[in-house]
Amino acid sequence: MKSTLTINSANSTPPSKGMFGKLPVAPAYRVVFDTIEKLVMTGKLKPGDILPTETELAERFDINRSTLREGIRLLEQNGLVVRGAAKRLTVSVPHIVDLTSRISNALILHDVTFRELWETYIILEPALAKLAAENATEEIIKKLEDNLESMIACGEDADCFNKLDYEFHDLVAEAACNRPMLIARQPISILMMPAAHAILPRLNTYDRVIVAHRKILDAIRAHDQSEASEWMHKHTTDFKRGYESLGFDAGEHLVNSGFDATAGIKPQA
Amino acid sequence: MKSTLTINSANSTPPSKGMFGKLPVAPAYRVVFDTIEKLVMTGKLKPGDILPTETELAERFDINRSTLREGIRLLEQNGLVVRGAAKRLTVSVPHIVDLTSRISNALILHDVTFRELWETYIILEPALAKLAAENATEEIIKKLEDNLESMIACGEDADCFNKLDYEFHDLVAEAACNRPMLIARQPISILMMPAAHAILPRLNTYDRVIVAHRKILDAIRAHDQSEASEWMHKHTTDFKRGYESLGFDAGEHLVNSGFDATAGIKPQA
DNA sequence: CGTTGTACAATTGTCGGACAATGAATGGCG
DNA sequence: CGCCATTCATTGTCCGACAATTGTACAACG
Repeated sequence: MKSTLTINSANSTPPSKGMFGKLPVAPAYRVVFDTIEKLVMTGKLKPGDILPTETELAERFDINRSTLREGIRLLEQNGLVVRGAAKRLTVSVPHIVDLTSRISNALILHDVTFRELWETYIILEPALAKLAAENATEEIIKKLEDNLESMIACGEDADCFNKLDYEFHDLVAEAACNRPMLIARQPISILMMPAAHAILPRLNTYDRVIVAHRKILDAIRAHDQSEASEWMHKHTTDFKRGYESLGFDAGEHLVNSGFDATAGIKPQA
Repeated sequence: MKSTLTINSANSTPPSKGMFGKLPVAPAYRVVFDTIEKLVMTGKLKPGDILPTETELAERFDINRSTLREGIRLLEQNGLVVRGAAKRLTVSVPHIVDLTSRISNALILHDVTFRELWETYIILEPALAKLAAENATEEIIKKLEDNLESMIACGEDADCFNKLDYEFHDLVAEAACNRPMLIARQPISILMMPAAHAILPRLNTYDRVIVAHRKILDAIRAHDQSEASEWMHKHTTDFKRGYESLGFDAGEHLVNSGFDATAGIKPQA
């Protein structure tokens, strides 16, 4: 009765050659994952719902607890379940930060080039600024103002400046109230951060950055979409010029560029 | 000797109260994941490398095979390892399709609105068309031409038409040679597919679509970036008008919209 | 020589049972 | 009523085991 799970019924004739593309013989732990994932995706399990205990789940699926656990790990890594305060498994929605850091990792492993990052960044940032001018709430405008003030205050402190610059652009993106674009932007932002850290201090662009940020903030506050977009465009191309003027090659792969591309990822270990 | 893993050395004095915010006592299987992930990310393990067998890995980490397996599942779900033909674990790079379907899932669970999808789509598509005009290879231009011909040939067959329309935009995106943008676009495209399927047949826009596709293709072939971008912009806004003219509300959440948003995801089960 | 078939070894997927540690619940005590 | 100890449930981990599958080595065959 310990038959290593028989999903597909009797295939006496083994498909010997290609053209028979690996028919789906799913291990039990994968079936567990697929099943519960489907339950979540179809809304039969809603975020916040508490799953039964491992022993009970294993009993219901009629598999061993060890096997079930392997399935749970898949769900966990997908962000579909988390261990709630009470250690019980709780249905959840994947947090964006998990997604974005994984996208970053994938891009690194795929040897993404700076050219690609730039092309994307220069599209997304003005678009997000435009949306921010349309959708920004008072609350986030306040945060942007605070950020600008802090940036002026931190003077020549490069670390402080970089951190606030990063935060400013993050806030603008958040202000846009568009999650697909937010998710698209975040990995780019993460991957370019080391570059920004290397470049900004070497250029005397502190003033230019602050002016640009102020213009962008003003435009957002005034709900002037095209102004916000244009200034963000100027701002990013400014940055790109600085990058190129220091002799970096945009065609280079991240891993070869001398920046530690893995430095920024995994903000929450 | 069966001490439930002691990552953090001797804490004889248990931090009884708050202010010591739960120091990271990671379960062993998570440590396995983190360790191997780091090895891959830092290049010490390269894609294609074959990992030792489970028993050997378990011995090296000095943990039980069951525990190790749970760690393996995390890696597997992350796309960092796959079971190669020989069943041995092989280091790999996460495939974009895995990423994009997870992003789609996440967006669905986050109740993304059509407004957000539209805003993003209308930004990305023209930008990708522009890049395609810059970077498209002869090979992919050929594919686009084939696609256009097929579309003309399939006449009033709505299913055929939709499929080819989807494929056309996919090809344009691929022609752009920009993976970050490709990854950003794919989930949007997947999530909007059901809408497209519902809308296109109800509008007599077959001709308009074909004209637009031809203009875009011509522009790409001629490396005319602004023309490609502009026609793609017209094309997408055209689609949006059709969408709105049928009385759909862009502010609606996907799950409430009547489209089966989960239909398109998981292309490879 | 290449192909086919077979026996053997290695490896994975699965199982059952077990226990320490940890947090939750409960009930007694001041 | 609030605080503390005990009980209990649950997870993380371990051990040992086995069927099924697959790789490999080698023999038989054309």
